[in-house]
Amino acid sequence: MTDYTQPARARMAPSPTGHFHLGGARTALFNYLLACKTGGKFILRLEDTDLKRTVPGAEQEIMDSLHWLGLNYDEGPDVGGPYGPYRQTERRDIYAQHAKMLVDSGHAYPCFCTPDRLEKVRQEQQKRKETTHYDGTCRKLSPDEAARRIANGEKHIIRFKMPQEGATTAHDLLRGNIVIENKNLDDSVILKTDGLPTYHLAAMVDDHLMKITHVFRGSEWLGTFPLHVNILRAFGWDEPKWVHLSVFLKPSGKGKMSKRETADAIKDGYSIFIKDMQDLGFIPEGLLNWMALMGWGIAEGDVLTLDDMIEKFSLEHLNPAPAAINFAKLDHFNGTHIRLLSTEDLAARIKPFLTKAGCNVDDALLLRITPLIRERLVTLDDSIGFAGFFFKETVEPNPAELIAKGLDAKQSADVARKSYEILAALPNLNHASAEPPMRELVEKLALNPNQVFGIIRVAVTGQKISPPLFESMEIVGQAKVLERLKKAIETLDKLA
RNA sequence: GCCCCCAUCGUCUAGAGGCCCAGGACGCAACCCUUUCAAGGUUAAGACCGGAGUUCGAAUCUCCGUGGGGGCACCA
Repeated sequence: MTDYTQPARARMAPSPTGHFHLGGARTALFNYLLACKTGGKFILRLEDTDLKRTVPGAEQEIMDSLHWLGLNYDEGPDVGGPYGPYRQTERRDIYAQHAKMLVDSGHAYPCFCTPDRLEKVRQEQQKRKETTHYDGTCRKLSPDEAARRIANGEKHIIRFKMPQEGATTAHDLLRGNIVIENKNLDDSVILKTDGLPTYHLAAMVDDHLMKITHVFRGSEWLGTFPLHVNILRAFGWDEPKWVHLSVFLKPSGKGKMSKRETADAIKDGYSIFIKDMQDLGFIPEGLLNWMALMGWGIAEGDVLTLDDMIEKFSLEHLNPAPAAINFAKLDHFNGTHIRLLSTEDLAARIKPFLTKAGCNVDDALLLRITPLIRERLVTLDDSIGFAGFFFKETVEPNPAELIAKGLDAKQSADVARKSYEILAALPNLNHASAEPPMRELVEKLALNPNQVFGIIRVAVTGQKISPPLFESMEIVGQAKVLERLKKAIETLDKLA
């Protein structure tokens, strides 16, 4: 149905007003997938026309997150391109010029109403339980009078003149034709007192000038969709293909993520902000796979790399219904993609987390440890719990944990002592040399492996849960193993 | 209040009139493997929002309810 042979120009147009989040990332992903699939271009454009809401650093965070995710854009504020500038505040003359074109052609008009008056009008309409809308005062002004007031230096904005009769039909690739009675439409502001445009003007002008062929955006834009097509038509421009993506709901499925839920999520080790996800130890591959499948269905085989997604991507499989966020599924995809990484790659990604946790990481050592912990990791951050003890001189086991199930302190000390003798007698402690004699010991003492190995595990690693014991001991090294065992025996003796 | 969008297991979804007493994935439960924790393997439970149509036949089409979501700014 959709033609993927024509190179698409798809754009991601965020406003730098806060942290870059999941919804934005998924919008970027779908734009990126379409661009790649068609051999087209992916463009980043910063919609920074709201000076009051612009947050310092937000712009950089957007670009950093996009790069980190691997969603690299062909054109953008920092990389340039043939249709720049890609920052809307640097294009203000273009918008003023286009607003004037609309006024001249009778599709827009200057409005002198003050915010105070507009607020009063709104309140009265609410009181009468009417839909709030601009009352059209300045729409009725004659061009001459408007020109005179402007010449007088009166402050004004530009409003788009929406048709009042009939209906507007806008076409969305996922939802088909959307028909709205024009009487329900409002005369929106397109140019503000500060001379900057609102989204409605800026985005339409830029999409046209930048030759955008497909617009993927959140469904929160559906309300202003008819406005946008009317603006395009007023200019006499062709429309891009529109796709309004579903929104994400909080995990309960009730409403969008609020500040409250966002704060709760981070306590649980999750976030909706990409930067946080990175710090939490999620990897781009896992994150991308997870977000792609929220609102996009694949029949079977849902572990996907970015290349797989490009290959399988299709507009027909996008789902217009809102999707609840499911962090458990993110864990699954993240773990799965971690296991897909090469040892070298995974080690390199784990290193910063260990370093940050205070471990003095030796690369060669880390390379030996990585295969041991790989299948246990859900996030990179989990590596600290599994591998931290390898990088410590000494460990501090909880004395109670040194006592095996079914045994008392004295018996446990005895087991530890016998183990010590066996391990000390080995010319070279490694997995192959240590396991057979230790298994013999288990038999001889008529205990189960769990009991014996459990004591050694806690003594050597300092924790009840660890990577496989014999491999771990081999890496820790005979000297340290014996030293730690000796200390454990002393602890147990004191308890006995 | 008004406008718009949406509706399959708890969640994400496959399904485009007969291939469906509805398939996959996550989660959950059981079992296997096992030195812990994982990973892996096998099995189980679990859904077409309701009602009218259309049709020989509907999860799939139409209408009406209901439910959910989004929007109604000199924000995007």
